[in-house]
Amino acid sequence: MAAVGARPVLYHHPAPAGDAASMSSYFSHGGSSTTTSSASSFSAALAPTTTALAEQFDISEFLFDDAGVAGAPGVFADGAPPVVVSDAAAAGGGGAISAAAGSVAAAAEAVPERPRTERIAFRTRSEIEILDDGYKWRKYGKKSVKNSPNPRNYYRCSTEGCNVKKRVERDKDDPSYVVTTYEGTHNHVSPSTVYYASQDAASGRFFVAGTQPPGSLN
DNA sequence: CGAGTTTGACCTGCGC
DNA sequence: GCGCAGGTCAAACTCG
Repeated sequence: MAAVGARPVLYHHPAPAGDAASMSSYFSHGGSSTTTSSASSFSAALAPTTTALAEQFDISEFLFDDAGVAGAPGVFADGAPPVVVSDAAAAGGGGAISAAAGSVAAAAEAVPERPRTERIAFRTRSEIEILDDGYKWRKYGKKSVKNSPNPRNYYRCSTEGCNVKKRVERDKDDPSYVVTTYEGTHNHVSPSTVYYASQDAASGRFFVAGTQPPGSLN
């Protein structure tokens, strides 16, 4: 797994209060290499769309990309944390990412490789649990987890042939935060309107670059 | 009636 | 081997 340097850069522009539909969010693919799908799956999975939740959408912490590394929060396969640029996070709960990166990277080196399942988790401040990322999810399970008063919900992408899963649970320390974990890579573009979707030539995967027409980003 | 949700049961991995 | 906890299945149910 070489050249994993593609680090996703996430820009988040909070919507004006009461006007969620005007929110624009886009993701840029922070590198030329897509030999690993971490960045592309991240982009495809997380593009928030224009729904009522937008004003609450606040990506504050990137927890981990599994990448076959158990217990290595907040890091991609190369040990570099994703770059999160969020206007809202700047005013809110961001900042834990870079602090965690160093120790995490060290931990990653010590863990032997195992078959990777692309997993990516992040914490958002949201009143609702189901962040509309543009994909259609079907709930298939709910489970109470130990050491947490909040149940964990299990969702699968309902698009035929796509077996991406996500887990959603409220942060046990701060219920105002929702921890979402995506697992797998979508093999299709978002069912919602996608204005800039690209397909990686090497992997064939799609990743969403934006969900708003270019003119609306201003 | 079809799609999605709920929820108890079942399966599996892991630590002791 | 056993028990626990997390993850998944599937039948019943709800809703549009």
